[in-house]
Amino acid sequence: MRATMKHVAARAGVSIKTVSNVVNDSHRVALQTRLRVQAAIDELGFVPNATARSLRSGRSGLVALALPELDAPYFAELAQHVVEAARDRGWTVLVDATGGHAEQERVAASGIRPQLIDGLIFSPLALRAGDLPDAGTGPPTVLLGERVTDAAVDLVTVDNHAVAATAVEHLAGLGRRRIAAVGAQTTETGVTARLRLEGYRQGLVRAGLPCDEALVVQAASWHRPEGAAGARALLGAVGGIDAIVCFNDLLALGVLRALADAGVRVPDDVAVVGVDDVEDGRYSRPSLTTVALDKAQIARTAVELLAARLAGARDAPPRAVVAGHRLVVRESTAGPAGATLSP
Amino acid sequence: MRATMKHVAARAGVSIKTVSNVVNDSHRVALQTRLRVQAAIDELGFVPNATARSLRSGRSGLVALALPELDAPYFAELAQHVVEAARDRGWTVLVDATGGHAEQERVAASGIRPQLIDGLIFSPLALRAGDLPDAGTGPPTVLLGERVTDAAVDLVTVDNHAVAATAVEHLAGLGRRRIAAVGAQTTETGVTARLRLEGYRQGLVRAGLPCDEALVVQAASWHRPEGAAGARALLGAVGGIDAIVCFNDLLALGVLRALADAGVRVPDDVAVVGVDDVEDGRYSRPSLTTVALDKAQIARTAVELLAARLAGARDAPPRAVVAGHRLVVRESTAGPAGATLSP
DNA sequence: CTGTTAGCGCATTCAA
DNA sequence: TTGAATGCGCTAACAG
Repeated sequence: MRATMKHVAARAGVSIKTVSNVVNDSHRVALQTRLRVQAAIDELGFVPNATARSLRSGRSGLVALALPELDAPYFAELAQHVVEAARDRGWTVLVDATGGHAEQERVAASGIRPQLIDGLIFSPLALRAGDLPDAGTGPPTVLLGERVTDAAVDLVTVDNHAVAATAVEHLAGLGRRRIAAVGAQTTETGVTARLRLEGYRQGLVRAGLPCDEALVVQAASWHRPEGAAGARALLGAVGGIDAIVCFNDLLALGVLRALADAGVRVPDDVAVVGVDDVEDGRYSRPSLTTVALDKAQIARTAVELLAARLAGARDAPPRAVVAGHRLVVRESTAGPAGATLSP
Repeated sequence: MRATMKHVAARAGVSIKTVSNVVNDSHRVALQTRLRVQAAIDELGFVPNATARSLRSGRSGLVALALPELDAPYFAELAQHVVEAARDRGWTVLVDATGGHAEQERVAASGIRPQLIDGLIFSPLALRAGDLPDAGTGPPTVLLGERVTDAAVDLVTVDNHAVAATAVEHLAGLGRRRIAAVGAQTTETGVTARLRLEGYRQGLVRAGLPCDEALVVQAASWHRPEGAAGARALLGAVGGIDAIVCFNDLLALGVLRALADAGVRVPDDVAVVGVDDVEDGRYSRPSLTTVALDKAQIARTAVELLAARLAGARDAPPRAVVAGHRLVVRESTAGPAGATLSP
């Protein structure tokens, strides 16, 4: 049987409240008493019960992180950053991998373990406006990605339009003329995909290049196999492309592999750019030029927004923060074949 | 203000107990009553408070997963599997990234959010025997990795000795004679590293090859940069190696990159094998031969062991399960340069 | 500075 | 089958 405050109080000959004060460092407790209580705590091996504390105080110190998947490098790195940022605030992270399925996302959004978590950091894939419960119902929520809802929730996003345009601009600047795109999505819910596609198109326009719809390849999900398939499709159906913009690094890594299998040289024949800057791309062959998203900033900001909302204004106007991005040039567009690593 | 059972009871004109019965499907409740209560629940949007339920029942439905890091592919994939296996049991996973630091691991081991989690799945890196609290103190625990403690906890492991020996055997079978190893660790706590090193040596002996200590390279941590550094060290200091066994895939991916940079052809000049079978290795160039660990089985088993312990015998004798491994041959040791993907 | 008294929301005794 | 009372372990008021 676990020791409770009652036991400690009895042992130390004080009241239960005094024990509480010692444990929580609240109020000033006389040194004498404090020492006696501390001794009792140590002897009994008392540890405060987080559940009871949570029930009483209304705070659990738990934040949920709902992501499509943990094993995609981008989300894995993001999760790592969130866990670290949360730890700095004394929070523990509860993770939910939704698989990007609308149903699971709905469950996540309406509050994992109701009333247990203090807040939710949520990166939806399939959810649309209206699918999120009203701000009043669930716990305070910070959305990662696009504003898929009109609910009054905080948001951390990146300028996906500019991200894709940056990639195109870079390629055009290198003299590439036939720039394909891999990762478009037809689904209504692929908001990020849509924005990156628009950015790609605008990049072409700005560079004075034509938009050839035949150069745009769909990818139902943004993983390596789809990237490889996309590259094969481009090689089979279209002639003479000299660059590919991939809507994330995983797609790009699949593209690199398929191009190599087909005997296409990168960057000599075709240049490739990704988005995200996951570690794999720094060690691939060739290493991958990418538009890096500031994952640490995204994570930190999400935690900060949540903290602010918990600290005070529950119904302050929602805030939206745009995290940074920057082009990282590596071998897949520019570097010499045997360049050293750019870590 | 959130609706509670009291509100629902008042609204439905029944007692709290009846509401509880309806919510938990316990006891038989008259259909009439059930419908009335259900209606009240829906109208008020009542959701049972997980914290209160947990305090009362002693069960939270939360299991903690403590890993060194979430952003290494092996752990990311493992975490994904654990989250899925836990979901199948109705559990939610709370993650802790310890960074492999002894202090943080000690915190994790002694129970994240004391009394809040029902169990712990723990993959220690730096912890040694005795660092784990007694079985009685913390929550039921399943250890992933080696038995670093004499505490009576369940264990899921792999035969690391055989894993490394398998890799060597494969290389020797291909006629490789000078087989190096990357990933040895001097630290007392690197139990996995020690076992794989022993397996490597035994593999050499069995193949009738000499053990040359100059061919063994240390790696403080098992990530790509250390792998690349290891390969450079081997190329610089030692001549004429024709194969490298890496103690995990991340090291191997670093090795592949460094070899390419040095103009060494894989597998023609040097063959490379890893351990884990993470997805990156299936798309690297060349694709990576590896000793695949059954991560899904590891995760599933861990969750099952925990479930068994929670279900009944808290002090049943601890069980140890050895998860499977198998050699997956790809281009880095055998395949032709332009082989198709082996997914 | 410390003790007493109430709950937090739920599930579980007991009665009825 | 349902209702009333009790307590899980803790903290927030208020007293003292």
